[in-house]
Amino acid sequence: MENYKEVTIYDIAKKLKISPATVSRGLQDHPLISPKTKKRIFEAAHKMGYRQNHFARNLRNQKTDTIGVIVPRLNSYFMSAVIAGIEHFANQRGYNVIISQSSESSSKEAANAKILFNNRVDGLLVSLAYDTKELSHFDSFFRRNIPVVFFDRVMEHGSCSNVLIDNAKAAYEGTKHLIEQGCKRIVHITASSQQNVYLERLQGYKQALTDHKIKFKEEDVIFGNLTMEAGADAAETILKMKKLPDGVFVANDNCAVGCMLALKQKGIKIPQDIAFVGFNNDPVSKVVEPNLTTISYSGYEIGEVAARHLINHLTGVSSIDNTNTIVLRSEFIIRASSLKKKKKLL
Amino acid sequence: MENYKEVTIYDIAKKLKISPATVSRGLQDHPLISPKTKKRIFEAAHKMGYRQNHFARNLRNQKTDTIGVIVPRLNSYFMSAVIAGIEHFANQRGYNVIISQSSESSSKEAANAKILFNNRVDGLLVSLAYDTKELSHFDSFFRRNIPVVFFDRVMEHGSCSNVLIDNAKAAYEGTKHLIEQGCKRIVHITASSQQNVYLERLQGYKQALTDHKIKFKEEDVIFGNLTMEAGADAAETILKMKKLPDGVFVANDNCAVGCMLALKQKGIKIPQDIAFVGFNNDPVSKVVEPNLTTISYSGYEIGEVAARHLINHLTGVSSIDNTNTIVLRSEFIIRASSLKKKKKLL
DNA sequence: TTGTAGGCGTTATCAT
DNA sequence: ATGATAACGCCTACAA
Repeated sequence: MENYKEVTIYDIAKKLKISPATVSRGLQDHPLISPKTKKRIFEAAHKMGYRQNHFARNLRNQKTDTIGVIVPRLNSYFMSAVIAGIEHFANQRGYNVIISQSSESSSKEAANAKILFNNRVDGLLVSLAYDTKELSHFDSFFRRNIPVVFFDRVMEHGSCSNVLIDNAKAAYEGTKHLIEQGCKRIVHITASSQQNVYLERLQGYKQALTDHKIKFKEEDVIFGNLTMEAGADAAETILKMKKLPDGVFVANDNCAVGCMLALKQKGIKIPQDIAFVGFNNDPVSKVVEPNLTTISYSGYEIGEVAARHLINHLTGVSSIDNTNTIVLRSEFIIRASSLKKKKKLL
Repeated sequence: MENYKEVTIYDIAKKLKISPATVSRGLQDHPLISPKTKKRIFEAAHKMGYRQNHFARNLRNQKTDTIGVIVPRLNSYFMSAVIAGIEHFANQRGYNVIISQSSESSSKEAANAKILFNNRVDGLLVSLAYDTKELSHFDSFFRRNIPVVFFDRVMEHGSCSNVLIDNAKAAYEGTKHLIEQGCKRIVHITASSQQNVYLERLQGYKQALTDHKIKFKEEDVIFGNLTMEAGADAAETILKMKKLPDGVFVANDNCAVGCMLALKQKGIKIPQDIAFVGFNNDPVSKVVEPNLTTISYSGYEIGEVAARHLINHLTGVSSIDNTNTIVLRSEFIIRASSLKKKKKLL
């Protein structure tokens, strides 16, 4: 048992006194092989414990039926759902999935890309790290025409597709809601990052202010890394302001929660003194008190759509152009943290 | 550019007018190749855009330098940390990592195991799904002596190592703490699962009761799937009890939080009416009010230790027996949710 | 309907 | 110090 010898199609062939080619074809359910022979082959294969050698097969076929995934972090419900969505679609279409995390670091992202490249993935699904500013670490893919699809945290690139939501619109809606609740001065907390998601959320926030005759001020935007700790830091910044804002729109729920907790500890009343809107519909938004108003979008759907787009491209099924932006819908969820006007709290 | 041709060692050899064997050796930094030749080879390889073909290499070498990981879910801080720990150690030792999630389903776990097996991983790291009751889906690994290391959610098996914490002791400590705070009747909420982690936590809970002359009662254990929703369900169950308990020990933080929120909504005061202790030190434990007392253990460390153990085994470095249980330490973190006696709240 | 044979890119053994 | 060559296991064009 120590030296387990792998069974090959040659072994099966010998046993069955037929040629390896027939075995190979039989195993692939080739139409020209007689049903009887096929049956014998399958039975022998099963009995002998045969397993296909992926390496030999991939070496021969020059493809792997595997897609690579790079995400910033694997620690959120959102990402878990994205990956479930990817796996679901990919597996159903006969593809394997290799997952890796960049830990929000552009260099780790590049390292992962290289590993996946060397593993000869047929295509790549990527959500970019905080500090990724350009896409040159994917050049090896572009050069070889290996399709790359970005999702959520995306970047424009001639030969790639993007799957995402309308962040500007969602942010606009969140900010507008705060204004409608009576907020006169709204602070925005976001990432010090050039990622589309943050730029667009900022832009939607600005637009909502402008459209409602509120002057946008640079100093009302607080930058950080959007962790809970960053939220607490932002609370410090807010408390030092000459005049306190009466609304805060945060680019993610975690950070919003961190900020809310820190402010509450200083005696600020939410939403009476300061109303909050977050982003992502993270489970924590239903734990914090008051519950956090937020923007919800389906990770599962993003994952599924991104995988479908990639695989359709791979198999030539797609009737869609190479370059493409797919915008999925998001949903605004109103909870108590933003309801200044007395209504029933949700 | 459409048909990018891969560069092989033959191409390099031809260009340099040397043999492919020399190129292969040069690329591997073989000691017998002259430094000058090596330099020429490396330069040519770089210039020509050579990349090693893993398939050919693996086919030839019969190993992949890759380890597979199967976890129940990728949505917790804990698992993200575990994976970071695994990747850190593995990459440093020249191994790649393939990650997959079972979504708490034993059959998905089996499917993933099969995929990883077919990908010829050199070893496997597994944290078991809720409903996994036996290990026959890893038989193909056992049969071929491919090492499997279980972590956190483990199961005894003759040829595997386990990396985990002392769950019984941690649960004992949590329960004892509640008793010391004056709790006379403590409910335990846990998973309806045969996993060691839950059995041992239950056992630690029982032992603490017994040691403090509190009679254990079957009906004080509530089973569920440990989600937030399950916590809310458990709250229902608790509220229906003839006499309310004054303490609850929950096998994970998420579920504890769900339970706390539901009870609070019904007017129960925490910790005055019912004190809470959770498990895992999930970030949410610091969001819920009052903050949740919990047991903390390092996912990063578990990942690192598990990976080290596996890879040492793989490379023959290990002086440790085949079968082995590695117990890491955990830490009890006291927060307001369990402090019935007046002290400063943490 | 089945068989023969060459090649996918590497590495290791043996020879030089 | 370097070269020739066989082998890893599979697939497929071509032959029968």
